[in-house]
Amino acid sequence: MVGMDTKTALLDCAEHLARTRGFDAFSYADLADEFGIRKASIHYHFATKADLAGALIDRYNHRFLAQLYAIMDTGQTAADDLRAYIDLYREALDRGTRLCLCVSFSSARDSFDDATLAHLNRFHDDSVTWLTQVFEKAETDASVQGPSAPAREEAHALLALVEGAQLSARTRQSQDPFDLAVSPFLRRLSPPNPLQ
Amino acid sequence: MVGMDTKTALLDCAEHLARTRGFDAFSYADLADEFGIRKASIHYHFATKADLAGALIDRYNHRFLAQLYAIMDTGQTAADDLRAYIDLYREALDRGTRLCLCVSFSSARDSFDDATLAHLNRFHDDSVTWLTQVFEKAETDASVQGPSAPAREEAHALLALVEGAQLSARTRQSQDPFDLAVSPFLRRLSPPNPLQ
DNA sequence: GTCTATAGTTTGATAGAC
DNA sequence: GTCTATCAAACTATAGAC
Repeated sequence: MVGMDTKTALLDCAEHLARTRGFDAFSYADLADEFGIRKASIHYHFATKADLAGALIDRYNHRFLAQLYAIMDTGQTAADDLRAYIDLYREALDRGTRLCLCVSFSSARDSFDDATLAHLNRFHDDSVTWLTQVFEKAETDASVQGPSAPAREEAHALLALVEGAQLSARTRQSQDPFDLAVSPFLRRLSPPNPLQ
Repeated sequence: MVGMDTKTALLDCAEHLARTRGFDAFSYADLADEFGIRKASIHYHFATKADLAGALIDRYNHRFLAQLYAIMDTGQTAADDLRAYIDLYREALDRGTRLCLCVSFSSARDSFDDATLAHLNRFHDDSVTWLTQVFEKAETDASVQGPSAPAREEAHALLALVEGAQLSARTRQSQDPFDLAVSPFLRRLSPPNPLQ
């Protein structure tokens, strides 16, 4: 693509570093080396590291929320939606080598200014809202078995489960802890329609 | 207590900083200020920051494992054990102001040397082992309801749940996300014996 | 928009007096 | 065991040439 601007490419590179090493664990010097540019040039695009943090999480919010509502539009049952949701976190984990940006930023929350923290909070709010809607759908289509708690509680529980599962898997540098951790929840889901 | 040595008191202070700010987010200068001592004096007790990290997680391992097996000796049912386990994480959260050291260290894993990472892995192994034993007990005393997965899967799931719930609550600086997230699991537990 | 050069802090760590 | 003094390295950020 012709118009792939430097700023966007820098964001991609910085996101990779934040998710593999952590936001505090890479410097402008690291980003400059990785990208093949000089430190000072990064400051042209993102005046401060706080600006970079804000741009990263803001872009992530929009991208992730779009994925969530794309799932909702495609999925047939609540179980389908939840399988796709868990798979987003599974893919983001990349065999235990990285975290999703949300878990990465949650871990490093003390480094951020208020604007970035507001973005992070909005991510959590939006996720809980989406999950609550899906669990409410589950109450009508009965595609999620098991002793059911209120949709809002189930939403918080699943969010905590996938984030904690990512943290465990990343610690062990392996996909296995993630798959083991989400397995009991997946057992509660009706199988996908084979005719679909 | 007369013999409360400086080294132990320093560990307490460093643990507090690691759990409220993160291990990378405090320096020897911060620790010196907080403790009321000079930077150089800390190096006398812990030559490098890596030594401090190792001492922190090692002490935490022993303390936490002792608490787990104390729970096992006291609890009547598997449900009692699991309630006490969740309460350990709930108390450690301190209304959203801090993480347990394990979640804090998992978040910052890239900063540690191999020895410290080995301690961190041992913590996870020991936790999963203990939880697996409790879920196996649940298969016989039937104090945990719901669609049950193999004990090892349930163990990984609950570990991920409490760690993820802590991360959410810490992000929001509130106890509520934790309580909401663990609520569906607590609903599966038989109530404690009121005659106990 | 990217560069060289550098300012000004802070970091973890050490030497040596007391 | 704690102190003062200092180190080299890394950090974020800025100034100014091209």
